[in-house]
Amino acid sequence: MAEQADRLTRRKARTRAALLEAAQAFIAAGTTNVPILEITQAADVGMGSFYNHFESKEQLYQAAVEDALDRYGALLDELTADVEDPALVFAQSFRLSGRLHRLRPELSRVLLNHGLELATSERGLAPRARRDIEAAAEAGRFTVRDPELAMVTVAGALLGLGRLLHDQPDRDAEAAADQVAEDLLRMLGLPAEEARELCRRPLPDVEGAGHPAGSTSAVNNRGRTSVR
Amino acid sequence: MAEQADRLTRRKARTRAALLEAAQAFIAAGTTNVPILEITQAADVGMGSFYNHFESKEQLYQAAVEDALDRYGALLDELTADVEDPALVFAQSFRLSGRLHRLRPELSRVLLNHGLELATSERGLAPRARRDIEAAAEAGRFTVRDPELAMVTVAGALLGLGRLLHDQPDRDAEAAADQVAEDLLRMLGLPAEEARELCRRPLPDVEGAGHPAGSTSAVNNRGRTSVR
DNA sequence: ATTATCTATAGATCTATAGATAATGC
DNA sequence: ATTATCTATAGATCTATAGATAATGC
Repeated sequence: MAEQADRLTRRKARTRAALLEAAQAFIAAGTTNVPILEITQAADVGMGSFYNHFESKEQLYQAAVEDALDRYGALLDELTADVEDPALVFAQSFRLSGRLHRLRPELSRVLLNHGLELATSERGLAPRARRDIEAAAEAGRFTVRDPELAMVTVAGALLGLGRLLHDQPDRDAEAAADQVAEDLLRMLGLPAEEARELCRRPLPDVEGAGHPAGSTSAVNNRGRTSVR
Repeated sequence: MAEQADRLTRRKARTRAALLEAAQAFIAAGTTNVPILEITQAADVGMGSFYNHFESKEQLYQAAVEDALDRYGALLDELTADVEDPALVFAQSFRLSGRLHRLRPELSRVLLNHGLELATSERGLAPRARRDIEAAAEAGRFTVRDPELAMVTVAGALLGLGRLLHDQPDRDAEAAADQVAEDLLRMLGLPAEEARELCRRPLPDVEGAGHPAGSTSAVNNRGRTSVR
C-alpha cells in the first residue's frame, strides 16, 4: 500500500472522504433519504463526482458505516495498545466507548442509527470484544459459557447506554459507562471487588486520539497512557 | 371506547390495519424506501386511501413501529399476568422475548430494524422492564444502583441477542435466551443459584397468544400458564 | 346523504449520464 | 495525454390530489 501515491490519487481520496463524511453526517442526523445532489452539496463536490466513487446512495451509506466502524476500532486499538490483561482491555474499551458517546457524538450517532450492525459486524467493537472475552476466558479471568453470546450482550448494552446518554444530555456519562462496565464484568464472572477495581483504573486520554497522521486502522503501539 | 362501532368505522380500521401491516413487512425486510404505491399494493388498498390515514411514509412507519411495540407489550402482559414476584416477571419476560425472535420473526425484525427505540420508548419492553426492575429492587431481590441504566442495558442485550439469532438461524434460541437472562439476573444482583433456578422455570405457551379477540393492549388476567 | 375508497394523472422531484472543464503527469 | 471533476438536463420516478365510484346509514 503506497502511502500518498501521487497528487491525482490524493485528490480522488479527498473527494471520496468528503462524500463519506457528508454521508456520516446525514446518518447521524437520521435523514438519509435525501437527494444525492444534497449529499454532494454537503460534501462540497459536484453532483457527477458521486458516481465516480459510488453506484448508489445505499452503497455510499454502507461504506460510510464501515468507515465509522473502522475508525472506532482503530481508536480502541490505539487507546488500549499497551494493556496486557484481556479483562482490563475489555474494561477500558467499554468505559472508553461509553465516553465516546459524548466525545465523538457524530461517530456515536452513526453507530446508534445503524444499531445492531455494531453487534455482529466483523469490524469495530464486535471482533475486539470477542477477542478479549475469549482471551480472558482462556486465562481463567472470565467465566463465560458462550463468548459469542456474551459479545452481543455487551454490544447491545453499549448501544443501550449510548441511546440513554443521547436522550439525557445531562447525565454523567463517565459514571454511567463505568457502572455498566462494572456490571458487565460481574456478569462475565469477575468477582464484584475486582470488577469495581478494574473500572476505577485511570483511562488514557481520548482527546486528540483517533486522528492519526499515518495509518488508519493498524494497531498503534505507543504507550500513551496519560491519566485524565 | 365503543368496541366495534358501526360498519363504516370497522372498514376504516381494516384499511388502516392493512397499511400498518404492510408497513411492518417493509420495515422487517429493511426496504422502507419504496414508493407509497407499492405499500398500498402490498396492503391491497387503493393509492388514495393512504392519504385518508397518513400524511407521509414517515408517519406511517412511525405508527407501524408503535403498533409493533404495543403488540409486543400486550403479549408480555398477557403471558406474565399471573406472576407475582417481579424478579420472576422480569426473567419470564426476557426469556419469552428471546423466543419471540423465532416465534414472531416479523415482529422481531421490526424491533431490530428500529433498534434502540425499544430501549427508551415509553411503549413495549422498556416501561415494563423499568417497572419490574424497580419493583424487584424495592423488594430487595435486585441490587441496582440505577434502574434506568439497568433497563437500557437489558434492552440492548435483548436486541443483541435478537440480531445473533437472526444471523444464526440454527442456534438454539431457547438456550441462548435463558443463558442471557440468567447472566442478566446475576448482573442485577441475584445470587447465581437463584438466577439459574428462575431461568429454568416453565414458561407459558406463546403459541396462540397475542391474537386477542378483544382488547389490544390492556392487561389480560387469565392465568394461562400451560407449560410447553 | 354521507363517508371511505379507488383510479388516473399533473406536477414536482430525483437519478444517472453526456459533454465540457479543470487538474495532473510526462 | 490522461484522469477526475463539474455543470446541465433528459428521462424516469414519485407524490399528492381531483374527481369518480362504491359502501353504508337513515
